[in-house]
Amino acid sequence: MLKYQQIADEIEHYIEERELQQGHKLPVLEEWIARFEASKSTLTKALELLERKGVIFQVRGSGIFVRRHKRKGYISLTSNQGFKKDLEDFKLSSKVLELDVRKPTREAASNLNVSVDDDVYYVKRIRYIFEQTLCLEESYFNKSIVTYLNREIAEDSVFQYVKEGLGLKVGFSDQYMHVNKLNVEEANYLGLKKDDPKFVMESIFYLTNGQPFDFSRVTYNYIQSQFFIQAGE
Amino acid sequence: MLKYQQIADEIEHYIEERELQQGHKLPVLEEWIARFEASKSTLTKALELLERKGVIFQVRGSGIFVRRHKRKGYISLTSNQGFKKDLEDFKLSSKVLELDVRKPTREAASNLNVSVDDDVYYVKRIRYIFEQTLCLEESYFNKSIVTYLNREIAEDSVFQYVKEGLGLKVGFSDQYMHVNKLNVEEANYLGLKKDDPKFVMESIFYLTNGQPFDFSRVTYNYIQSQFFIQAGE
DNA sequence: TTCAATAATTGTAACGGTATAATTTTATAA
DNA sequence: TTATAAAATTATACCGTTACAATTATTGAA
Repeated sequence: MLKYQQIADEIEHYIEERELQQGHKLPVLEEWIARFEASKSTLTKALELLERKGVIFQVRGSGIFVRRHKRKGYISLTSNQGFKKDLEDFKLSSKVLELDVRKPTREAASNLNVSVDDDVYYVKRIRYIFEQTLCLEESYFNKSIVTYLNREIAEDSVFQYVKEGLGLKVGFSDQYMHVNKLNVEEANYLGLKKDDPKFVMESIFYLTNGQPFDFSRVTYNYIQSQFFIQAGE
Repeated sequence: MLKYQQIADEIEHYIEERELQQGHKLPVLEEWIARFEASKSTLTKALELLERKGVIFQVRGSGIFVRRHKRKGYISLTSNQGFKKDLEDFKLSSKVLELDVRKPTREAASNLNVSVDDDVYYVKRIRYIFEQTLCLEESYFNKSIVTYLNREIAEDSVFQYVKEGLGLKVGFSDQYMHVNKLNVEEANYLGLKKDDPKFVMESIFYLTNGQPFDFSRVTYNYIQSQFFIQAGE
Protein backbone atom coordinates (compact mmCIF):
# COMPACT_ATOMS: atom_id res chain seq x y z
CA MET A 1 0.00 0.00 0.00
CA LEU A 2 1.15 3.52 -0.73
CA LYS A 3 2.80 5.33 2.11
CA TYR A 4 0.70 8.48 1.88
CA GLN A 5 -2.45 6.38 1.72
CA GLN A 6 -1.41 4.45 4.76
CA ILE A 7 -0.65 7.66 6.64
CA ALA A 8 -3.98 9.19 5.63
CA ASP A 9 -5.76 6.14 6.95
CA GLU A 10 -3.92 6.31 10.22
CA ILE A 11 -4.69 9.99 10.70
CA GLU A 12 -8.35 9.35 9.96
CA HIS A 13 -8.27 6.52 12.45
CA TYR A 14 -6.64 8.85 14.98
CA ILE A 15 -9.60 11.22 14.60
CA GLU A 16 -12.26 8.54 14.83
CA GLU A 17 -10.66 6.84 17.77
CA ARG A 18 -10.71 10.04 19.79
CA GLU A 19 -14.12 11.09 18.44
CA LEU A 20 -12.72 14.54 17.71
CA GLN A 21 -15.31 17.11 16.72
CA GLN A 22 -15.55 19.76 13.99
CA GLY A 23 -12.95 22.46 14.51
CA HIS A 24 -10.71 20.43 16.80
CA LYS A 25 -7.08 21.29 16.13
CA LEU A 26 -4.82 18.43 15.22
CA PRO A 27 -1.05 18.18 15.74
CA VAL A 28 0.89 20.36 13.31
CA LEU A 29 2.52 19.14 10.12
CA GLU A 30 5.99 18.83 11.63
CA GLU A 31 4.67 16.59 14.37
CA TRP A 32 3.07 14.22 11.91
CA ILE A 33 6.30 14.17 9.91
CA ALA A 34 8.21 13.13 13.00
CA ARG A 35 5.57 10.63 14.04
CA PHE A 36 5.49 8.84 10.70
CA GLU A 37 9.15 9.38 9.77
CA ALA A 38 8.13 10.53 6.32
CA SER A 39 9.01 13.52 4.21
CA LYS A 40 7.10 16.78 4.21
CA SER A 41 5.71 16.16 0.75
CA THR A 42 4.40 12.76 1.66
CA LEU A 43 2.57 14.16 4.62
CA THR A 44 1.26 17.06 2.61
CA LYS A 45 -0.15 14.57 0.16
CA ALA A 46 -1.77 12.48 2.83
CA LEU A 47 -3.37 15.57 4.37
CA GLU A 48 -4.53 16.81 1.00
CA LEU A 49 -6.24 13.47 0.48
CA LEU A 50 -8.04 13.79 3.77
CA GLU A 51 -9.00 17.34 2.92
CA ARG A 52 -10.59 16.24 -0.34
CA LYS A 53 -12.32 13.43 1.48
CA GLY A 54 -13.86 16.01 3.80
CA VAL A 55 -12.16 14.68 6.92
CA ILE A 56 -10.05 17.75 7.72
CA PHE A 57 -9.43 21.29 6.58
CA GLN A 58 -6.15 23.12 6.68
CA VAL A 59 -5.56 26.79 7.36
CA ARG A 60 -2.26 28.27 6.40
CA GLY A 61 -0.57 29.94 9.33
CA SER A 62 -2.97 28.30 11.71
CA GLY A 63 -3.16 24.56 11.62
CA ILE A 64 -5.01 21.42 10.68
CA PHE A 65 -8.57 20.99 11.88
CA VAL A 66 -11.17 18.26 12.00
CA ARG A 67 -14.09 18.53 9.64
CA ARG A 68 -17.29 16.66 10.34
CA HIS A 69 -20.72 16.77 8.86
CA LYS A 70 -23.58 16.37 11.21
CA ARG A 71 -26.18 14.40 9.35
CA LYS A 72 -26.20 10.63 9.27
CA GLY A 73 -27.60 8.23 6.71
CA TYR A 74 -26.78 10.30 3.67
CA ILE A 75 -25.22 8.65 0.62
CA SER A 76 -21.97 10.27 -0.42
CA LEU A 77 -21.78 11.19 -4.09
CA THR A 78 -18.06 11.85 -4.25
CA SER A 79 -16.57 8.60 -3.04
CA ASN A 80 -18.24 6.45 -5.65
CA GLN A 81 -18.17 2.69 -6.13
CA GLY A 82 -21.82 1.86 -5.82
CA PHE A 83 -22.17 3.47 -2.39
CA LYS A 84 -21.16 0.12 -0.96
CA LYS A 85 -18.60 1.97 1.11
CA ASP A 86 -20.72 4.70 2.64
CA LEU A 87 -23.57 2.52 3.69
CA GLU A 88 -21.33 -0.24 4.87
CA ASP A 89 -22.80 -0.16 8.32
CA PHE A 90 -26.30 -0.40 6.97
CA LYS A 91 -28.04 -3.58 6.00
CA LEU A 92 -27.91 -3.62 2.22
CA SER A 93 -29.13 -6.45 0.03
CA SER A 94 -29.99 -7.01 -3.61
CA LYS A 95 -32.50 -9.06 -5.56
CA VAL A 96 -31.53 -9.87 -9.13
CA LEU A 97 -34.53 -9.58 -11.45
CA GLU A 98 -32.78 -10.24 -14.75
CA LEU A 99 -29.30 -11.20 -15.87
CA ASP A 100 -28.41 -12.09 -19.44
CA VAL A 101 -26.18 -11.41 -22.40
CA ARG A 102 -27.88 -9.25 -25.01
CA LYS A 103 -27.44 -6.48 -27.53
CA PRO A 104 -27.34 -3.03 -25.97
CA THR A 105 -29.86 -0.28 -26.55
CA ARG A 106 -28.59 2.53 -28.73
CA GLU A 107 -28.21 4.65 -25.61
CA ALA A 108 -26.19 2.00 -23.75
CA ALA A 109 -24.05 1.32 -26.82
CA SER A 110 -23.28 4.99 -27.16
CA ASN A 111 -22.33 5.37 -23.52
CA LEU A 112 -20.22 2.21 -23.52
CA ASN A 113 -18.60 3.19 -26.79
CA VAL A 114 -19.53 -0.10 -28.47
CA SER A 115 -21.65 -1.07 -31.47
CA VAL A 116 -25.29 -2.14 -31.07
CA ASP A 117 -24.14 -5.52 -32.46
CA ASP A 118 -21.68 -6.15 -29.66
CA ASP A 119 -22.63 -8.21 -26.63
CA VAL A 120 -23.24 -6.73 -23.22
CA TYR A 121 -24.24 -8.15 -19.87
CA TYR A 122 -27.56 -6.76 -18.75
CA VAL A 123 -28.38 -6.77 -15.06
CA LYS A 124 -31.58 -5.54 -13.48
CA ARG A 125 -31.89 -5.58 -9.75
CA ILE A 126 -33.56 -4.07 -6.74
CA ARG A 127 -31.56 -2.94 -3.77
CA TYR A 128 -32.93 -2.93 -0.26
CA ILE A 129 -31.84 -1.07 2.81
CA PHE A 130 -33.28 -2.20 6.13
CA GLU A 131 -35.82 -4.32 4.27
CA GLN A 132 -37.02 -1.21 2.41
CA THR A 133 -36.59 -0.70 -1.30
CA LEU A 134 -33.76 1.72 -1.91
CA CYS A 135 -33.55 1.68 -5.68
CA LEU A 136 -34.11 -0.06 -8.96
CA GLU A 137 -30.98 -0.53 -11.03
CA GLU A 138 -30.36 -1.42 -14.67
CA SER A 139 -26.75 -1.96 -15.76
CA TYR A 140 -25.02 -2.70 -19.02
CA PHE A 141 -21.49 -4.10 -18.93
CA ASN A 142 -19.23 -4.25 -21.96
CA LYS A 143 -18.84 -8.03 -22.36
CA SER A 144 -15.43 -7.77 -24.02
CA ILE A 145 -14.18 -6.28 -20.72
CA VAL A 146 -16.45 -7.88 -18.14
CA THR A 147 -16.22 -11.32 -19.71
CA TYR A 148 -18.28 -13.24 -17.19
CA LEU A 149 -21.03 -12.54 -14.70
CA ASN A 150 -23.58 -14.58 -12.76
CA ARG A 151 -26.45 -14.06 -10.33
CA GLU A 152 -24.34 -14.77 -7.29
CA ILE A 153 -21.92 -12.00 -8.20
CA ALA A 154 -24.75 -9.62 -9.03
CA GLU A 155 -26.36 -10.27 -5.67
CA ASP A 156 -23.18 -9.28 -3.93
CA SER A 157 -21.02 -6.59 -5.52
CA VAL A 158 -20.21 -6.49 -9.23
CA PHE A 159 -17.56 -3.86 -8.61
CA GLN A 160 -15.70 -5.94 -6.10
CA TYR A 161 -15.72 -8.80 -8.59
CA VAL A 162 -14.53 -6.57 -11.42
CA LYS A 163 -11.62 -5.36 -9.33
CA GLU A 164 -10.64 -8.46 -7.42
CA GLY A 165 -11.98 -11.28 -9.56
CA LEU A 166 -11.09 -9.89 -12.97
CA GLY A 167 -8.16 -7.75 -11.85
CA LEU A 168 -9.44 -4.65 -13.62
CA LYS A 169 -8.70 -1.19 -12.36
CA VAL A 170 -11.62 1.23 -12.06
CA GLY A 171 -10.54 4.78 -12.77
CA PHE A 172 -13.28 7.36 -12.85
CA SER A 173 -16.94 7.95 -13.61
CA ASP A 174 -19.42 10.41 -15.06
CA GLN A 175 -22.64 10.72 -13.12
CA TYR A 176 -25.75 12.44 -14.42
CA MET A 177 -28.72 13.08 -12.20
CA HIS A 178 -32.24 14.28 -12.68
CA VAL A 179 -35.63 14.19 -11.02
CA ASN A 180 -38.92 13.11 -12.51
CA LYS A 181 -42.12 11.17 -11.90
CA LEU A 182 -42.35 7.41 -11.55
CA ASN A 183 -44.13 5.36 -14.18
CA VAL A 184 -46.32 2.42 -13.21
CA GLU A 185 -43.64 -0.24 -13.51
CA GLU A 186 -41.09 1.65 -11.45
CA ALA A 187 -43.70 2.50 -8.85
CA ASN A 188 -44.55 -1.17 -8.47
CA TYR A 189 -40.96 -2.19 -7.99
CA LEU A 190 -40.33 0.53 -5.43
CA GLY A 191 -43.60 0.15 -3.59
CA LEU A 192 -44.66 3.68 -4.45
CA LYS A 193 -47.36 5.25 -6.57
CA LYS A 194 -47.34 6.37 -10.18
CA ASP A 195 -46.26 10.01 -10.50
CA ASP A 196 -44.49 9.98 -7.17
CA PRO A 197 -41.08 11.63 -7.41
CA LYS A 198 -38.02 9.71 -8.51
CA PHE A 199 -34.36 10.52 -8.40
CA VAL A 200 -32.47 9.04 -11.33
CA MET A 201 -28.73 8.67 -11.53
CA GLU A 202 -27.09 7.58 -14.75
CA SER A 203 -23.46 6.61 -14.41
CA ILE A 204 -20.71 5.63 -16.77
CA PHE A 205 -17.76 3.92 -15.16
CA TYR A 206 -14.36 3.85 -16.83
CA LEU A 207 -11.22 1.80 -16.31
CA THR A 208 -8.04 3.70 -15.51
CA ASN A 209 -7.13 3.59 -19.18
CA GLY A 210 -10.31 5.47 -20.08
CA GLN A 211 -12.39 2.58 -21.43
CA PRO A 212 -16.03 2.71 -20.33
CA PHE A 213 -17.17 -0.69 -19.07
CA ASP A 214 -20.40 -0.01 -17.18
CA PHE A 215 -23.41 2.12 -17.96
CA SER A 216 -26.12 2.07 -15.37
CA ARG A 217 -29.34 3.82 -14.52
CA VAL A 218 -30.44 3.81 -10.92
CA THR A 219 -33.93 4.94 -9.96
CA TYR A 220 -34.13 5.81 -6.30
CA ASN A 221 -37.05 5.64 -3.94
CA TYR A 222 -37.37 9.32 -3.10
CA ILE A 223 -37.98 8.61 0.55
CA GLN A 224 -34.60 6.94 0.91
CA SER A 225 -32.81 9.34 -1.40
CA GLN A 226 -30.57 11.48 0.72
CA PHE A 227 -27.22 12.46 -0.69
CA PHE A 228 -24.36 14.64 0.30
CA ILE A 229 -21.17 16.13 -1.02
CA GLN A 230 -18.38 17.73 0.90
CA ALA A 231 -16.97 20.13 -1.62
CA GLY A 232 -13.79 22.17 -1.74
CA GLU A 233 -13.12 25.40 -3.56
CA MET B 1 -2.02 34.04 -9.48
CA LEU B 2 -0.47 30.74 -8.59
CA LYS B 3 1.78 29.25 -11.18
CA TYR B 4 0.20 25.80 -11.19
CA GLN B 5 -3.23 27.40 -11.45
CA GLN B 6 -2.10 29.50 -14.35
CA ILE B 7 -0.63 26.47 -16.08
CA ALA B 8 -3.78 24.45 -15.50
CA ASP B 9 -5.84 27.22 -17.05
CA GLU B 10 -3.57 27.38 -20.06
CA ILE B 11 -3.69 23.63 -20.62
CA GLU B 12 -7.46 23.69 -20.36
CA HIS B 13 -7.53 26.54 -22.81
CA TYR B 14 -5.24 24.54 -25.11
CA ILE B 15 -7.82 21.73 -25.11
CA GLU B 16 -10.81 23.98 -25.69
CA GLU B 17 -9.12 25.97 -28.40
CA ARG B 18 -8.43 22.83 -30.41
CA GLU B 19 -11.76 21.25 -29.48
CA LEU B 20 -9.96 18.05 -28.57
CA GLN B 21 -12.21 15.08 -27.93
CA GLN B 22 -12.39 12.38 -25.27
CA GLY B 23 -9.37 10.12 -25.46
CA HIS B 24 -7.19 12.50 -27.43
CA LYS B 25 -3.59 12.19 -26.32
CA LEU B 26 -1.93 15.35 -25.09
CA PRO B 27 1.77 16.18 -25.14
CA VAL B 28 3.72 14.28 -22.50
CA LEU B 29 4.71 15.67 -19.12
CA GLU B 30 8.25 16.55 -20.18
CA GLU B 31 6.97 18.62 -23.04
CA TRP B 32 4.71 20.66 -20.79
CA ILE B 33 7.62 21.16 -18.39
CA ALA B 34 9.72 22.55 -21.22
CA ARG B 35 6.87 24.64 -22.58
CA PHE B 36 6.08 26.34 -19.28
CA GLU B 37 9.62 26.33 -17.89
CA ALA B 38 8.37 24.98 -14.61
CA SER B 39 9.40 22.10 -12.40
CA LYS B 40 8.06 18.60 -12.65
CA SER B 41 6.18 18.95 -9.38
CA THR B 42 4.47 22.13 -10.47
CA LEU B 43 3.27 20.51 -13.64
CA THR B 44 2.19 17.41 -11.83
CA LYS B 45 0.12 19.61 -9.55
CA ALA B 46 -1.45 21.48 -12.45
CA LEU B 47 -2.36 18.21 -14.16
CA GLU B 48 -3.71 16.75 -10.95
CA LEU B 49 -5.96 19.78 -10.68
CA LEU B 50 -7.27 19.23 -14.18
CA GLU B 51 -7.76 15.57 -13.45
CA ARG B 52 -9.92 16.35 -10.43
CA LYS B 53 -11.81 18.89 -12.45
CA GLY B 54 -12.61 16.16 -14.95
CA VAL B 55 -10.74 17.78 -17.82
CA ILE B 56 -8.11 15.09 -18.35
CA PHE B 57 -7.10 11.65 -17.13
CA GLN B 58 -3.59 10.37 -16.80
CA VAL B 59 -2.36 6.84 -17.38
CA ARG B 60 1.00 5.87 -16.02
CA GLY B 61 3.29 4.56 -18.73
CA SER B 62 0.96 5.80 -21.40
CA GLY B 63 0.19 9.49 -21.32
CA ILE B 64 -2.23 12.28 -20.63
CA PHE B 65 -5.66 12.18 -22.28
CA VAL B 66 -8.59 14.49 -22.73
CA ARG B 67 -11.72 13.74 -20.77
CA ARG B 68 -15.03 15.13 -21.90
CA HIS B 69 -18.58 14.48 -20.90
CA LYS B 70 -21.13 14.48 -23.63
CA ARG B 71 -24.22 16.03 -22.14
CA LYS B 72 -24.78 19.75 -22.11
CA GLY B 73 -26.84 21.91 -19.78
CA TYR B 74 -26.13 19.93 -16.63
CA ILE B 75 -25.27 21.76 -13.43
CA SER B 76 -21.98 20.62 -11.94
CA LEU B 77 -22.16 19.70 -8.30
CA THR B 78 -18.44 19.61 -7.63
CA SER B 79 -17.28 23.05 -8.65
CA ASN B 80 -19.56 24.94 -6.34
CA GLN B 81 -20.10 28.67 -5.88
CA GLY B 82 -23.77 28.89 -6.64
CA PHE B 83 -23.42 27.27 -10.09
CA LYS B 84 -22.73 30.75 -11.42
CA LYS B 85 -19.67 29.34 -13.13
CA ASP B 86 -21.15 26.35 -14.90
CA LEU B 87 -24.14 28.07 -16.34
CA GLU B 88 -22.19 31.18 -17.22
CA ASP B 89 -23.19 30.91 -20.85
CA PHE B 90 -26.83 30.60 -19.96
CA LYS B 91 -29.11 33.49 -19.26
CA LEU B 92 -29.49 33.52 -15.50
CA SER B 93 -31.40 36.12 -13.52
CA SER B 94 -32.82 36.51 -10.03
CA LYS B 95 -35.82 38.14 -8.44
CA VAL B 96 -35.48 39.04 -4.78
CA LEU B 97 -38.68 38.29 -2.87
CA GLU B 98 -37.51 39.16 0.62
CA LEU B 99 -34.40 40.60 2.19
CA ASP B 100 -34.12 41.58 5.82
CA VAL B 101 -32.22 41.21 9.07
CA ARG B 102 -33.90 38.81 11.46
CA LYS B 103 -33.38 36.11 14.04
CA PRO B 104 -32.58 32.72 12.54
CA THR B 105 -34.72 29.63 12.82
CA ARG B 106 -33.32 27.03 15.15
CA GLU B 107 -32.25 25.01 12.14
CA ALA B 108 -30.42 27.95 10.54
CA ALA B 109 -28.81 28.92 13.83
CA SER B 110 -27.56 25.39 14.32
CA ASN B 111 -26.10 25.19 10.84
CA LEU B 112 -24.48 28.62 11.07
CA ASN B 113 -23.20 27.85 14.54
CA VAL B 114 -24.79 30.97 16.04
CA SER B 115 -27.42 31.57 18.72
CA VAL B 116 -31.09 32.09 17.86
CA ASP B 117 -30.66 35.59 19.36
CA ASP B 118 -27.96 36.60 16.89
CA ASP B 119 -28.82 38.54 13.74
CA VAL B 120 -28.75 37.01 10.29
CA TYR B 121 -29.50 38.31 6.84
CA TYR B 122 -32.38 36.45 5.30
CA VAL B 123 -32.71 36.38 1.53
CA LYS B 124 -35.46 34.71 -0.44
CA ARG B 125 -35.28 34.75 -4.18
CA ILE B 126 -36.29 33.04 -7.37
CA ARG B 127 -33.77 32.24 -10.04
CA TYR B 128 -34.64 32.06 -13.69
CA ILE B 129 -32.89 30.39 -16.57
CA PHE B 130 -34.05 31.36 -20.07
CA GLU B 131 -37.10 33.08 -18.57
CA GLN B 132 -38.05 29.81 -16.86
CA THR B 133 -38.05 29.33 -13.11
CA LEU B 134 -35.01 27.32 -12.13
CA CYS B 135 -35.30 27.37 -8.36
CA LEU B 136 -36.54 28.97 -5.21
CA GLU B 137 -33.81 29.87 -2.75
CA GLU B 138 -33.81 30.79 0.92
CA SER B 139 -30.50 31.86 2.49
CA TYR B 140 -29.34 32.81 5.93
CA PHE B 141 -26.07 34.73 6.30
CA ASN B 142 -24.28 35.19 9.61
CA LYS B 143 -24.50 38.97 10.00
CA SER B 144 -21.35 39.20 12.09
CA ILE B 145 -19.48 37.94 9.02
CA VAL B 146 -21.59 39.21 6.14
CA THR B 147 -22.07 42.63 7.71
CA TYR B 148 -24.04 44.24 4.92
CA LEU B 149 -26.32 43.18 2.08
CA ASN B 150 -28.88 44.84 -0.19
CA ARG B 151 -31.29 43.94 -2.97
CA GLU B 152 -28.91 44.97 -5.71
CA ILE B 153 -26.25 42.57 -4.47
CA ALA B 154 -28.80 39.79 -4.00
CA GLU B 155 -30.04 40.25 -7.53
CA ASP B 156 -26.53 39.74 -8.84
CA SER B 157 -24.23 37.36 -6.96
CA VAL B 158 -23.91 37.38 -3.19
CA PHE B 159 -20.85 35.18 -3.41
CA GLN B 160 -19.01 37.52 -5.68
CA TYR B 161 -19.77 40.34 -3.24
CA VAL B 162 -18.65 38.28 -0.26
CA LYS B 163 -15.36 37.53 -1.93
CA GLU B 164 -14.59 40.75 -3.74
CA GLY B 165 -16.61 43.34 -1.81
CA LEU B 166 -15.98 42.05 1.69
CA GLY B 167 -12.64 40.39 0.98
CA LEU B 168 -13.66 37.11 2.59
CA LYS B 169 -12.29 33.80 1.48
CA VAL B 170 -14.72 30.97 0.83
CA GLY B 171 -13.23 27.63 1.71
CA PHE B 172 -15.54 24.65 1.45
CA SER B 173 -19.13 23.52 1.74
CA ASP B 174 -21.39 20.72 2.88
CA GLN B 175 -24.25 19.94 0.54
CA TYR B 176 -27.21 17.78 1.45
CA MET B 177 -29.73 16.73 -1.15
CA HIS B 178 -33.08 15.02 -1.12
CA VAL B 179 -36.18 14.63 -3.21
CA ASN B 180 -39.76 15.20 -2.19
CA LYS B 181 -43.11 16.65 -3.25
CA LEU B 182 -43.83 20.35 -3.66
CA ASN B 183 -46.21 22.10 -1.30
CA VAL B 184 -48.66 24.70 -2.58
CA GLU B 185 -46.48 27.73 -1.96
CA GLU B 186 -43.42 26.23 -3.66
CA ALA B 187 -45.52 25.04 -6.56
CA ASN B 188 -46.85 28.56 -7.08
CA TYR B 189 -43.41 30.08 -7.12
CA LEU B 190 -42.05 27.51 -9.53
CA GLY B 191 -45.08 27.44 -11.79
CA LEU B 192 -45.71 23.76 -11.04
CA LYS B 193 -48.39 21.80 -9.27
CA LYS B 194 -48.70 20.67 -5.68
CA ASP B 195 -47.15 17.20 -5.18
CA ASP B 196 -44.97 17.54 -8.26
CA PRO B 197 -41.40 16.39 -7.54
CA LYS B 198 -38.85 18.74 -6.06
CA PHE B 199 -35.12 18.48 -5.69
CA VAL B 200 -33.90 20.19 -2.55
CA MET B 201 -30.30 21.10 -1.86
CA GLU B 202 -29.28 22.38 1.54
CA SER B 203 -25.83 23.88 1.67
CA ILE B 204 -23.59 25.23 4.35
CA PHE B 205 -20.74 27.37 3.12
CA TYR B 206 -17.64 27.93 5.21
CA LEU B 207 -14.80 30.44 5.08
CA THR B 208 -11.30 29.04 4.72
CA ASN B 209 -10.90 29.26 8.48
CA GLY B 210 -13.85 26.92 8.98
CA GLN B 211 -16.50 29.45 10.01
CA PRO B 212 -19.91 28.79 8.46
CA PHE B 213 -21.36 31.98 7.04
CA ASP B 214 -24.18 30.86 4.75
CA PHE B 215 -26.90 28.29 5.15
CA SER B 216 -29.25 27.98 2.24
CA ARG B 217 -32.02 25.75 0.97
CA VAL B 218 -32.62 25.65 -2.74
CA THR B 219 -35.74 24.04 -4.14
CA TYR B 220 -35.32 23.18 -7.80
CA ASN B 221 -37.89 22.96 -10.52
CA TYR B 222 -37.57 19.26 -11.35
CA ILE B 223 -37.81 19.93 -15.06
CA GLN B 224 -34.69 22.08 -15.01
CA SER B 225 -32.87 19.96 -12.46
CA GLN B 226 -30.07 18.18 -14.24
CA PHE B 227 -26.84 17.69 -12.36
CA PHE B 228 -23.58 15.96 -12.94
CA ILE B 229 -20.41 14.94 -11.20
CA GLN B 230 -17.18 13.79 -12.74
CA ALA B 231 -15.76 11.60 -10.03
CA GLY B 232 -12.36 10.04 -9.51
CA GLU B 233 -11.50 6.93 -7.54
C1' DT C 1 4.13 -14.67 -38.63
C1' DT C 2 3.55 -15.27 -33.67
C1' DC C 3 4.75 -15.02 -29.24
C1' DA C 4 7.69 -14.05 -25.48
C1' DA C 5 11.36 -11.56 -23.57
C1' DT C 6 13.57 -7.06 -23.38
C1' DA C 7 14.01 -2.23 -23.68
C1' DA C 8 12.16 2.37 -23.88
C1' DT C 9 8.65 5.51 -22.57
C1' DT C 10 5.92 7.86 -19.31
C1' DG C 11 3.50 9.13 -15.18
C1' DT C 12 3.73 8.58 -9.89
C1' DA C 13 5.87 8.01 -5.23
C1' DA C 14 8.84 9.71 -2.15
C1' DC C 15 12.79 12.43 -0.59
C1' DG C 16 14.31 16.98 0.88
C1' DG C 17 15.12 21.78 0.44
C1' DT C 18 14.16 27.20 0.12
C1' DA C 19 11.01 30.79 -0.03
C1' DT C 20 6.56 32.75 0.98
C1' DA C 21 1.78 33.93 2.55
C1' DA C 22 -1.59 33.74 6.17
C1' DT C 23 -2.34 33.56 10.87
C1' DT C 24 -1.33 33.82 15.77
C1' DT C 25 1.45 35.30 19.45
C1' DT C 26 4.41 38.40 21.59
C1' DA C 27 6.40 42.69 22.36
C1' DT C 28 6.05 47.65 22.25
C1' DA C 29 4.07 52.01 22.47
C1' DA C 30 0.27 55.08 23.49
C1' DT D 1 -5.88 48.85 29.12
C1' DT D 2 -5.84 49.13 24.16
C1' DA D 3 -4.08 49.44 19.90
C1' DT D 4 -0.07 48.69 16.85
C1' DA D 5 4.01 46.78 15.20
C1' DA D 6 7.21 43.00 15.18
C1' DA D 7 8.27 38.19 15.62
C1' DA D 8 7.15 33.42 15.60
C1' DT D 9 4.30 29.81 13.87
C1' DT D 10 2.40 27.14 10.29
C1' DA D 11 0.78 25.50 5.93
C1' DT D 12 1.70 26.05 0.91
C1' DA D 13 4.25 27.05 -3.49
C1' DC D 14 7.87 25.79 -6.06
C1' DC D 15 12.30 23.74 -7.17
C1' DG D 16 14.95 19.57 -8.30
C1' DT D 17 16.23 14.56 -7.86
C1' DT D 18 16.05 9.41 -7.53
C1' DA D 19 13.53 5.35 -7.78
C1' DC D 20 9.74 2.84 -9.46
C1' DA D 21 5.48 0.93 -11.70
C1' DA D 22 2.57 0.60 -15.68
C1' DT D 23 2.28 0.71 -20.37
C1' DT D 24 3.96 0.56 -25.08
C1' DA D 25 7.44 -0.44 -28.53
C1' DT D 26 11.16 -3.29 -30.02
C1' DT D 27 13.77 -7.23 -30.54
C1' DG D 28 14.67 -11.96 -31.28
C1' DA D 29 13.70 -16.73 -31.27
C1' DA D 30 10.63 -20.41 -32.80
